[in-house]
Amino acid sequence: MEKNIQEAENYCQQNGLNLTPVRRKVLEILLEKNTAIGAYEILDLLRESGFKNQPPVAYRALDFLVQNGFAHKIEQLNSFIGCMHPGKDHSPAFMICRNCDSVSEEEALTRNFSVSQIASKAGFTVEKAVIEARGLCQSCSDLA
Amino acid sequence: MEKNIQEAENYCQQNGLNLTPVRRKVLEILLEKNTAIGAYEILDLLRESGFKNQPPVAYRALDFLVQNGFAHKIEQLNSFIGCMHPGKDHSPAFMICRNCDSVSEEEALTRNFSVSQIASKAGFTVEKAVIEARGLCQSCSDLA
DNA sequence: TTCCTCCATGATATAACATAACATTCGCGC
DNA sequence: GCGCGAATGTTATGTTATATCATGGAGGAA
Ligand SMILES: [Zn+2]
Ligand SMILES: [Zn+2]
Ligand SMILES: [Zn+2]
Ligand SMILES: [Zn+2]
Repeated sequence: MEKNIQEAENYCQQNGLNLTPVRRKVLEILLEKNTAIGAYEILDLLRESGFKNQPPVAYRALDFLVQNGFAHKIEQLNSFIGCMHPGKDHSPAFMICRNCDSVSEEEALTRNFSVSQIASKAGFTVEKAVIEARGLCQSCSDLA
Repeated sequence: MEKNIQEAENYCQQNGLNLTPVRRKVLEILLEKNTAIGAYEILDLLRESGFKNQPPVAYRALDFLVQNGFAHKIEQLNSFIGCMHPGKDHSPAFMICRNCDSVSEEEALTRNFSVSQIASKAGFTVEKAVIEARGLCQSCSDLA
């Protein structure tokens, strides 16, 4: 965990990014759990640590972390989870347990994979899968 | 479209479900577009048609439709889209165009597939993919 | 009929999630 | 010192979703 933070520091230094105290703190918060955390819960934890606690504080830090590959948003939960693939344009698959709320990130290599494969490798039983791709449809591609 | 509604009526009748006026109207609204629609936009359209327009009106109807396979929620957009696989426990994959906002539903047979396969079959260029599975993790399965 | 239960809807309020907009601060190169 | 850009401070508001209790109406049992 402390090692992860250190890696994040290094990555930022090497890439002209600024892991400011509040951003670092949010990253620590996210890495401390294996469950997803909502922005307002993060805000509470920030306040406890003496940071300001207006919503933009959390959302700005989260934007930074998500942008730079230190965190992901879990759309189904409106929550966030730590990651450690900085800068990587990866397409992860998340396994969200309905019983213990744990969220595990599995790598979906090169966007070519099957959910069931990934899940079974992780020992996860899928009850419902959300797959949403963003991009360009046929006709919009043709126009370009 | 009118045919879809008719099928929905039939399915409901055969399964003891009640496609009430407001539920039917919401389904019509969803089926009229090939883009996802937010609950509050639906609410506006309901009001224009003389229905009540407090949030629970839309959310209740949407819950019914989603529960019974007449609609899906698009998590990335906090919006809803019509479907016509009533009762089917299917695992669809959605292709969301960032340019024209169209959303197309592709069938992901038996939860065993690859996003890139589905996308290319549909002529869709994937820029980002969200894959979130809900279910039971290894340890929670073991306890059961 | 009367009463009961279930389902759907009505109605009010509030919770939870997220962003807009503008002001301030601070470090850095000129 | 000055101008600039990045980050943060601050206030306000927008957007999405749910909790809760009240009302109504169809259908069955006694
Ligand atoms: Zn990741
Ligand atoms: Zn679990
Ligand atoms: Zn569907
Ligand atoms: Zn398009």
